[in-house]
Amino acid sequence: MQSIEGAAARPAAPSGLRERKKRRTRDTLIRSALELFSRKGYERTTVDEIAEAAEVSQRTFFRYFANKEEVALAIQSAVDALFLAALRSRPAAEAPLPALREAVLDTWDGARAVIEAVVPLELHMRTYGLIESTPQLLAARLRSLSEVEEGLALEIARREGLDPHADPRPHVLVAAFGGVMRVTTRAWGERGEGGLDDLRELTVAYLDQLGPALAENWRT
Amino acid sequence: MQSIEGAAARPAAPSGLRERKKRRTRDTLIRSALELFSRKGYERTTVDEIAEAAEVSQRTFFRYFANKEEVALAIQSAVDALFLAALRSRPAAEAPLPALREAVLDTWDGARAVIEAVVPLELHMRTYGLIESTPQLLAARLRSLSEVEEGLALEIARREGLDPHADPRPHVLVAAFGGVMRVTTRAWGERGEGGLDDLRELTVAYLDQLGPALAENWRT
DNA sequence: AAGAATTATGTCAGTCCCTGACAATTGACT
DNA sequence: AGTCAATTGTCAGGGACTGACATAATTCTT
Repeated sequence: MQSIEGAAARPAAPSGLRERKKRRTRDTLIRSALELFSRKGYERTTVDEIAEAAEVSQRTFFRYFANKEEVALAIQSAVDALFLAALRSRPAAEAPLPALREAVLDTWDGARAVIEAVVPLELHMRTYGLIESTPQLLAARLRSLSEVEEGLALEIARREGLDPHADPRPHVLVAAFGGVMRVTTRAWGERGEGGLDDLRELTVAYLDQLGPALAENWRT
Repeated sequence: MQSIEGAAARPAAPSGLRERKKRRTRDTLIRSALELFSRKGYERTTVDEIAEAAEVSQRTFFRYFANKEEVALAIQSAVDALFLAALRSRPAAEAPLPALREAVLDTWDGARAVIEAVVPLELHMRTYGLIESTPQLLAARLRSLSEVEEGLALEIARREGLDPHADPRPHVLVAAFGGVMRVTTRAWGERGEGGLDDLRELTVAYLDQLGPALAENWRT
């Protein structure tokens, strides 16, 4: 095994037997892990248990995932990749903020399929709360998001024909946008688990508050 | 030892010999740790080495810090506490965004003293790059920042007489603001280590880009 | 279709982070 | 001085991870 594709980039499938098997193992590991996490909590689940549930050795687990956090966040990372792809396919004429906004909404629409290819939707939904309530996972998730944001900033800069090193606006915009998205998903998670449709709605509502929140006077 | 005060809340000093000794031990651990991290890198430094450098047992180290990350971020947490305090002492009449803006600037001004009470300023400065280049530390730092942001949001809500659970603006504003601050300190760190004055300058510059970055049209 | 070359997996040993339990020491208080 | 409480050290152990090497499974070659 020279390189296992991150959850992020899943190539079109060169699909020999070998590749199919690896994918199956990987998906099984994710499913086993999420089920155990959901049942016993993240910290009280050991990697040995996950490996055993997926019928591989602990060593193999670590060949698929760099650490315990990575398996917990695997699906999230796949959705992140979707988001980045969505932004790349927004029309070039669109202004930066609208492009980001529409890209997230596109993502929520397309996420279902990506998720259900690996785990039951409901199991994935439960991981949002798990992440939020597990310090180590939240930390890993935030770091992962900061990488996504870097990618978004570069893409925005490219769209606008700017040098992201010279003009701070791409990074500033994406940082503000990313902050609002985090707050949105957190609020959504706290509202006791609505579906992807509710998330979509909240996203719109929160993004619409960005302008007003920056305004000088909040008493309107 | 019933409770060690987090770096955050450092009480006025009831100062018996016992308290003074604890403080000295804590500061020594921080200094030893940062020196080792700076010299050998975070991951290649073991807790045993830190403990030995500070002349305490490994077990004692873990009574002062919940984990290795915490000692690396101890000073940052102290500065965070300064920030929160700075916001609380902004005049009530000030609008939310200006209050946050002035609070950071006040913080950068007052930080020097807090830092130098524990470690040489230059040693602290080097930790910014360390955090940025150490995945585990960056993750922990981002998580820590998200807690700070929650505190800021609650304070903004209080100032404005709002229920933060009902009105999303406090959280949205703080998330956007926090995002920009992260980008700012990162850019500052990458510009090969200027001083606190440069950081202050960059803060102003980046915050001033927030409005323009959200604008529809970037071509002005 | 059989063997050679790759690649994936398992086993083992070891390091490091972190924790609970208990004993020993040290400062506080009368 | 003597008691009480808080701090520290020692020890044993669990769990995340890694490097090294052997084994087994695919793929490639002829």
